[in-house]
Amino acid sequence: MTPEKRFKVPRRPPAPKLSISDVAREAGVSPTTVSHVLSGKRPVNEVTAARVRKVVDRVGYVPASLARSLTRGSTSVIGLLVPDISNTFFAQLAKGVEDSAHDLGYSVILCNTEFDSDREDHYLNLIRSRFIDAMIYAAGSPAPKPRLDALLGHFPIALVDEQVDGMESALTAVADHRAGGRLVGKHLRDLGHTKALLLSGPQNLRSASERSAGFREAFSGHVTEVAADFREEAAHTAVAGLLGAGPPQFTCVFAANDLAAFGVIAALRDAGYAVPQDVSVVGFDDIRAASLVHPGLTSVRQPAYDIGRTAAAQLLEYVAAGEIPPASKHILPVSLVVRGTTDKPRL
Amino acid sequence: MTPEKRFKVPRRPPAPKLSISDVAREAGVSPTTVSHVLSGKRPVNEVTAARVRKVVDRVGYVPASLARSLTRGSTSVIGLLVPDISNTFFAQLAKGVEDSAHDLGYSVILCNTEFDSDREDHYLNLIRSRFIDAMIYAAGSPAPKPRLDALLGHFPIALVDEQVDGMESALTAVADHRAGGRLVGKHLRDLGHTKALLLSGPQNLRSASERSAGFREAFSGHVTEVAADFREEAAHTAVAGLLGAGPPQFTCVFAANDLAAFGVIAALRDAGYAVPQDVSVVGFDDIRAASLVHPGLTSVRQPAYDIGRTAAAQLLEYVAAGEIPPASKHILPVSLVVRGTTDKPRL
DNA sequence: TTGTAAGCGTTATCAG
DNA sequence: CTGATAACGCTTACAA
Repeated sequence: MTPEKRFKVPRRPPAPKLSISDVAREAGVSPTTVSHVLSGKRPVNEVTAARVRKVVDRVGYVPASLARSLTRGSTSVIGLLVPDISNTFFAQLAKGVEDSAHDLGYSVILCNTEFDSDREDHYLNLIRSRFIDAMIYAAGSPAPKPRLDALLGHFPIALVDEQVDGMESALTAVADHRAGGRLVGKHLRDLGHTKALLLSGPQNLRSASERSAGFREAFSGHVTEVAADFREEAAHTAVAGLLGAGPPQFTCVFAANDLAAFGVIAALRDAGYAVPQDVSVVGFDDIRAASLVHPGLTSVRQPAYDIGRTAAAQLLEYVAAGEIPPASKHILPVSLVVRGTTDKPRL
Repeated sequence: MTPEKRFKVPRRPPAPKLSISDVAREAGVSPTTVSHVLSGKRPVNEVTAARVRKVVDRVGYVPASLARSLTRGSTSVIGLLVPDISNTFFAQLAKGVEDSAHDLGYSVILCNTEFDSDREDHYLNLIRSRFIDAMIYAAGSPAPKPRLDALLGHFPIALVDEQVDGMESALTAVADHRAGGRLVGKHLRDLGHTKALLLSGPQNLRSASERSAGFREAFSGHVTEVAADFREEAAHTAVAGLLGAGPPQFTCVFAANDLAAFGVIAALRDAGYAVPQDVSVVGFDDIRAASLVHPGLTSVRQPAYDIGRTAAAQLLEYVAAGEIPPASKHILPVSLVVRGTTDKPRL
């Protein structure tokens, strides 16, 4: 819209850094009084207070949070450690954490580890350097974490998403994977299926084994179990192998997660089977693609945001009180989203 | 595997907080010497140094970064401000930022704004409180930001993803949206298409208007342009409307982004048209769903990770040197990912 | 109601 | 090669 480039506006010189004493001098009071006007921790004469506030506004004074933290002994910063922030699940979880933290006056340091233990150690050192007040830890695997374990009784930590062996005494927030498995089992059973393929995920992950267990609890028919991992290709390969051996011995598939489910669907399509007419397919996670494909993928929605939000809210409650959180386990509800990939078995 | 729950291991009492003077006393030297052994900023007798290091290791001393920051006047923390971290694009961008920052010894504070200006102000105050050394700012809209603008000459800021009106003098890293549009235009033209529907995104976004402009540059045929936004439903509605008015006046569609493209595909399917046989469809972003659907969605991949990584690397170079970054614009390359939704027009 | 002074844990300056 | 001392900017006894 502008016909020509505006001339470069000369910038004001960088505002000189102001300290509490500058404000005090300007207002004709002591730094103590300024501090108290700002914090409200002791009564100040209304007239004096007004004068101080006026100066504060005029010069645009903002207390240096570092100095404050140094005296208080805490920073109002928490760490959020995740294996991969670009993974939608962790990104949603991060949003939940950030929301809670922001509401309670905390900032969040993002610690992305890529499953690299050096990097993880680096971030755990933020604790030792007293730069953070608490840590939310998404392990990504149940492998014991000695470094973390050593902190457990001394430092506020919340475990999210995946439980860690030997750390049962931590504040924990996880999805109800078992209930999710049950929902799927019941849904398929109710549709009339009696022969299922259970494409289970990495069984060292408690989340994955819980899903499988829940499914078996609720699905009363015959279950063929094949282990795979969470990747599309692995699922594709596994199912292609089964189909190559002859007509399928199942009318429905519960895949370890949505990605695997997409691999299953592709394998079925490649082999000439229609979904859901010939085979019903269910995933887990309810990633966005589940609702974008046609037919939509029936899946179990994980409360990633709620996990983050709950964990942070719980954890910070204790932090604010100066306590180490006691053992507690928050199991958040999941829900089944029924879409087009599941239907009655063909007679 | 364990037959019964292990007995609760009694936790060691919380390690008493150690200061540099504790270490100094223990090692029989002055705090100054300990500081120098650790920083290497001045030569220390090798014997003394060894003794100090031994004490440091034994008691597990880690310097308090707050106190250090207070004297240095900088924190080695940067802010990353995004409208929505649960959006895959910003999550990938965040990963790039975190990677760069980590490599260069910085930590990242996650500032999620939800487009809320109070929240944005809150995070911009981290700057005023001298808690962060620099800021990476993903605006999400080109609306002028007075608060931000005032900082531009004084404080290291990088603008990413979307340019902001009036802030041309900032360090900027964006995707080459125009080239992306051109790639799409050329691809469809090369396939033989001569009548296109351009479903353009919010035209106040420079990214969206650049995509449209690039497309028009490269696609030589007739273009019908309809404005929509980035949501699936809006695209669905817009295309459904056009199709309801009679047979389509186009053989291909360039949607504002992948989400819109999915809306387009659904609308075409609902109206009985096949993709790509009757109409070719192209999106923008290359979200994961693009590769999961069948047929796969042809799309333009945005280098979200690289944008974050580049912006952070550039910005921190100046921060480390104690300088304000000069105006510079980094335009990162995009690429066309051809999948199943594009084909020759039917004769 | 207000102020003085000590202290938080470092690092930089200046002496020795 | 090493150490005392004064900052950094705030909070909080303790005093008045």
